Amino acid sequence: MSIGYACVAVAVNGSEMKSCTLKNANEELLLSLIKHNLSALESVIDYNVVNGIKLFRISSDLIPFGSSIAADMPWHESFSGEFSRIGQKIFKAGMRVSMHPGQYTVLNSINIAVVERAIKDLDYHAKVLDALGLDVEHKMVLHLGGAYGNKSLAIKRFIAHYLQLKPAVQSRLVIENDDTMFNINDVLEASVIADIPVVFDSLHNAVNPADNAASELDWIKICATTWKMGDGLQKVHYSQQNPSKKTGAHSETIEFEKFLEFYHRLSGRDIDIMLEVKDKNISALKCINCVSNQGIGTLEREWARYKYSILERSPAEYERIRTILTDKNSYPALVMYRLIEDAYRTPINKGNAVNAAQHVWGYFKNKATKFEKNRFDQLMKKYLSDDSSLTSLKNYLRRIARKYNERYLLNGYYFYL
DNA sequence: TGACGTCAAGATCCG
DNA sequence: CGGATCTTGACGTCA
Repeated sequence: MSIGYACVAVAVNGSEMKSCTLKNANEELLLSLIKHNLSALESVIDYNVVNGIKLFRISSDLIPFGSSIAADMPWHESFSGEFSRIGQKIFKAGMRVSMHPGQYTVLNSINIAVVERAIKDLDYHAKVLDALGLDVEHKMVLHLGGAYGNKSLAIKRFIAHYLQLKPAVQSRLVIENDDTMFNINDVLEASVIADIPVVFDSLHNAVNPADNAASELDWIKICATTWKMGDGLQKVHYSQQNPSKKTGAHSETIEFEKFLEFYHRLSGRDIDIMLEVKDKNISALKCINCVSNQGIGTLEREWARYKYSILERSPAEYERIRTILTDKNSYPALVMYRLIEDAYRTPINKGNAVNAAQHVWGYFKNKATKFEKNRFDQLMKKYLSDDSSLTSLKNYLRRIARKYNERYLLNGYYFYL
């Protein structure tokens, strides 16, 4: 059982992908972007290894225009060294990666040109996983596509087009229920005919349930039968509804108590759980730390990343977390995350924000130049008199943290949450 | 024709 | 000039 996150790592240095617009794209620029993105991917993989995260979705942005203008470029050979080094790190760590072409990759379209592009896109995604030298347990997740007014015909067309895919693509492809069209029962229908493993998505199922109402666990049990030898562990997607956004929108963070209810309902089934959530790796670590004892040291390291972000919201909870972590023989993960989640529900007030910013400034007090000191004082004054935002103040602190390479701050969540 | 989702690039505004 | 804050891009379907 592994818990993981998708595509982007929050507060991980050097992990940002780069891209360009189609009109600016040329071979030279694309090659430099790919080089950068592979280095960004490696940073994320390194971060995952260090932090014990064993499930990760690689962003489709790795190769900009990978299924169109870069499709025929020899990036696979040009960067074979980088690919195999990263692939080795993934393999050695026992990490499982995946890719997920988005909602615009429509294999069952009634438009042949769209289908051809979808096939090229799937080729591209498989080529990345192949280049990393990873076996077919490292999957690509796809939705069935559009309904075009007739779902059962749409499913038939999906299967017909699936059968045209290369074996190397077919063997990696798994299918997922979506939030508007194809519910889990529809996806299983396609799965049974074409023998494709099914990823059960919990939020999509809640938002777009099948007619024959089965429980979440029932669907997960049925989906389990679609994962065959060589496919690796069954995978599910788990996310929570963002209460202030429209139906199906992912939450900012995973509320661990709701997650634990879901997790315990699985009653020990060996399933990989991909979280889909805005705060990405932060929620993944939270869930990992809550389902089993990772040692007090892991909680301390995580607390070190949270602390100024919590201080900014609630000095009271900041103190309480410090206190509960003093007992080195305990593992107070649930209490700590309860307090953290409570703090994030507290709106930021000016007094606390200023207090936290001053704590952060403390790292530079003695090394900052006169000019930097003045600038900080000026931004602080302006924030206090409502002439400038907290974001400006924090962005400035981040710039200074980068200049002096203050790793402790740069690896923390203060600048990001 | 716009909304949907995503996230960085690109454009524009401001001091 | 540099930073902050919008707007656009690239994809396909559906109302």
